[in-house]
Amino acid sequence: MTIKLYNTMTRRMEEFVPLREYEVGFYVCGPTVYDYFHIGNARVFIVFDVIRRYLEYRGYEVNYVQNFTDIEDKMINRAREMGITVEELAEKYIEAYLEDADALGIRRADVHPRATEHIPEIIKIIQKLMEKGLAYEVEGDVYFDTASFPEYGRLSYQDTGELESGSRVEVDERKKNPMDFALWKKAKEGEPSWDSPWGRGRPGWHIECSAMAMKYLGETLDIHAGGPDLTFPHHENEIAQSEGATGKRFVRYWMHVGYLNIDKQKMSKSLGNILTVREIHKKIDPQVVRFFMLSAHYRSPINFNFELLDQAKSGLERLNTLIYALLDLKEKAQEKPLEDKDRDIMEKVEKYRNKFEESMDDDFNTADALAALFELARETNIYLKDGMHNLQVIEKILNTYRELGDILGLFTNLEKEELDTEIEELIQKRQEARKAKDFATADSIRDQLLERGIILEDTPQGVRWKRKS
RNA sequence: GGCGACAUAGCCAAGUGGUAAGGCAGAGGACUGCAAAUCCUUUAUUCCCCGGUUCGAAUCCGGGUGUCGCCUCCA
Repeated sequence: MTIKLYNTMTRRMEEFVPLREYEVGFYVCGPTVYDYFHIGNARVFIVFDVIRRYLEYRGYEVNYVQNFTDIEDKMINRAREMGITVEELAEKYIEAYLEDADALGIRRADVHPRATEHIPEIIKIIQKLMEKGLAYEVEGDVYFDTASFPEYGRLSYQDTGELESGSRVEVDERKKNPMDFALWKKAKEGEPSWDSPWGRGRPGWHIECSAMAMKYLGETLDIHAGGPDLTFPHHENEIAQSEGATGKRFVRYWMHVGYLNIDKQKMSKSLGNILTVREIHKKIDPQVVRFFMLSAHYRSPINFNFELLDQAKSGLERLNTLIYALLDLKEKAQEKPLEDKDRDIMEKVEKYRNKFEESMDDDFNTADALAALFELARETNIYLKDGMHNLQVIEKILNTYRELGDILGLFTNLEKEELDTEIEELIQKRQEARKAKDFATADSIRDQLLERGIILEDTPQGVRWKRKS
């Protein structure tokens, strides 16, 4: 009954045991807010949103923190290009992030800290590193001294010696070691800057996450997560800074998502194939995007294109159709004693709920968990085939889909809605025409409704409608 | 050069020692006035290739091949 997850640090599956029994400190590296976020970011945010929800379902109190990087080279450059301040740029894209994330059903974090609001905390850590001799200053820049932190490279299994030879980066001669990274950067003309013991400047990228994570979650986090390319150097550097400063273990479990490629190609600026979720939402229901992301294991690399999204859409529709049917039948079902077939399906509901949980317990295998929902769908459809249904059963099935769907962030927007009276009348008219065997009229009304986005289904329990998606 | 991931049907994708989930698409059938939805049947004697271990391997080991990635402040 315990959750197992893959820890990047140990490269093993491990039982999840948080530091405090029922609480989980969970930090996810958030976006640098210099543009709309892309579909690869979306995968990361969706995956960890689901993991967060599952941990809550499992009874943990999750403290979920996701930062906004609002000061960084990319921010500065972009702001300059757009002719606005870095602050204005951040405001614009933080707002855009929240809109796009909301649309994808990504719940807001408990805290969304911003780097620029944590400068004192950042400086404090750097000071501590200086005191301990783990950092050094050169002309207003402060670097972390990787040579004095023997653990460096443990997360990414990199040998520092080998890294040097493979590095194609121009070596900054002022650094003691090519691997050393900036904790504090001296301000250049026209850049946002803050006062510090080393003069005016701004924080390096890595230090902000350490500062914010520890501020909100304490010196040891349970889970620290992010995109695949953050493992090195970002997370490696975070460990060095944090553990260097506190002398304590920084993170118990490191989690990283697999890559998302577009048409089997890496998404990159140079290829010009970066797809923002904002762009995708113009064509595709965000729920479909979500379903698509969850249909593969989070650590597998996945390929993205619109054809695959279409496949996902059809699959999701199958489940959605069932839920529409259940909502409709709930109104028609009766309160009555349970019969054998009722008990039978209720047992199956439990069986598939268990299967769902087992899959999720096993390193959050959402693809497998979805299979349980599909299998339950088939059983349910068989149950629904004939007769008048038992209200208790319909409610149990519906609640199960709601509850498990809520973990995945699916089926959340499916509600029984009232139709326009005009459409109601059309449906009524068609029913009369059918009764009178005037099928020409009936079919023409059906076509008419289809054009208005209403799909009709004639079932033994009467006519049912759903919206075309 | 160092580190790593992946390769399962037409497509997507679970499965890490016990005889191939699930979804999409296709075909046939049932239901229907016709549809839609749904159900049933069907689609991998086989999991990139070659060896090996084992009573038994998609799963473990060795060697290939292919694709992709990190080692650059790209999630």
